[in-house]
Amino acid sequence: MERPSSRGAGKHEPMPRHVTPMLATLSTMPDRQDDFAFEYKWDGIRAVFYSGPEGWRLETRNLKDVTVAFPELGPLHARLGDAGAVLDGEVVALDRGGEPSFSLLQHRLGVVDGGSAERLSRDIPVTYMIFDLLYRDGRGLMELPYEERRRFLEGEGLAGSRWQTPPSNVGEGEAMFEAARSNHLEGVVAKRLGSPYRPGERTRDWLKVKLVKRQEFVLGGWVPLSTGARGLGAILVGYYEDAPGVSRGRPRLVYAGKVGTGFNDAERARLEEMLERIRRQDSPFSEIEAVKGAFFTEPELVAEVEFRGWTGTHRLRQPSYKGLRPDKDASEVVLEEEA
DNA sequence: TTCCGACAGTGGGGTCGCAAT
DNA sequence: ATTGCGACCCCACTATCGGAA
Repeated sequence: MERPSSRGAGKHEPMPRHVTPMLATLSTMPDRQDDFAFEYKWDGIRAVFYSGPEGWRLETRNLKDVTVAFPELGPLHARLGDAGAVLDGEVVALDRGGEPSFSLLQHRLGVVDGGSAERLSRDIPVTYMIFDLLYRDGRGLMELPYEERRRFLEGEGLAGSRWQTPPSNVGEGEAMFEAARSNHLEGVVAKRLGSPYRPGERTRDWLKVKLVKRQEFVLGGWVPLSTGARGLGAILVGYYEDAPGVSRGRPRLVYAGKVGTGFNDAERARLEEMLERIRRQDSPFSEIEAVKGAFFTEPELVAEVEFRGWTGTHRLRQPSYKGLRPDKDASEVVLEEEA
């Protein structure tokens, strides 16, 4: 097995105590795909794994120690040995269908402040998806180009029941993206060949290309800015759905969540003015929503919204406003089919 | 001069624990 | 017992400002 330390008698560097992960810039698919290696983007928690003679540690993007929440990664320390290693990757929780589920993973984090890790680790299995090797056997690797770090990482042969080294393919962006779509992953990350690991930086050497959903929603109200200042902070949106049971012909407006980004100050003011004109007392949504501080409106306006999926409680995940759709009739806004 | 990248600040959805109600 | 809040996690986006081009 090839190890970084096998490259001659390098001087010994101490293992870094903390590494703030390198970040990716949101992008569309890069034009020159041959300049990049493509990996899957995992919907989980970014985590750096430190392994040394004293034991192991797992830290989040903000250097928070989450070791106690993921006891099943202990054997990875044994697997790496005492020589010292720093890995970068993503902790992912898999649902019953074997697909990554961020909402499941969220339950695990509560363990950090003192909870039952044992019960949770049985109920919600996680896998550490390892995609970079930053330090090994007394040698820092962050200055090395991507391909070399990747070669060393693959040389470690890290594939177990609780950790994996997912694939990296040079120049296969579109194929990877379509594979991500069919496997219900978040998208892909393009990593520029030849680029070093720049801790804490968000550059265009790493590009995340995400699968997005986009459709129209009916505006049914808004909430003001939370900062006390007057002004619209977010809009409440929903869609029409036939009422269950025999009482057909009377669609109900199903609440889908709030959208609080995507508009600039001018659009923010314009929306507030338009909504103020059609204000009404009661909620137009079928369920009584406990949205505190909300103003409600007649369900007349239609907005285009981009989002990344639905949460466990059927709310829009990561929604952003793309503009009004005056050409659309609010009463015709229904949930669109999954792609 | 203009443009771009980093940063702060706004917003979304969620979990948990704990203090205030 | 319930509610609200902060601290975490994932994030999208706008506004601003200083340095690079």
